[in-house]
Amino acid sequence: MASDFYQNVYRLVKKIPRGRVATYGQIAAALDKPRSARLVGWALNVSPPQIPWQRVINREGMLSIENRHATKELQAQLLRVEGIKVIFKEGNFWIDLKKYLWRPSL
DNA sequence: CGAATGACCAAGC
DNA sequence: GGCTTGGCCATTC
Repeated sequence: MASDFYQNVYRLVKKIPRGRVATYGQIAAALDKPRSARLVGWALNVSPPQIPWQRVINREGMLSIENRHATKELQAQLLRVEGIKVIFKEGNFWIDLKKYLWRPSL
């Protein structure tokens, strides 16, 4: 069942500007639950359409997705369309967080 | 209802 | 300084 936490996740993810990315822990912290980064991932896993889930990545700037609804390749492709430079290394896709990380405070 | 799981993170070795 | 281990907490079995 989708709790308010989920709705907050979706609302916040929608605020991520085009061409920027955020981390799971960052989203969780912004929702006042810094220990619930995994739940953010779970929320995105069952996210409705029109949610820019591809802009949420892990702390290291790596795309660690591998499920049915979405693949790393798809995410990398979507991010490239937004103008983000995605690097393929060691079987995974990486992003320069220093350059593309979104800061909610701004 | 107890135990396992996961689109994560931080600390420890 | 790179790899392993535990802790998170809602969801699933």
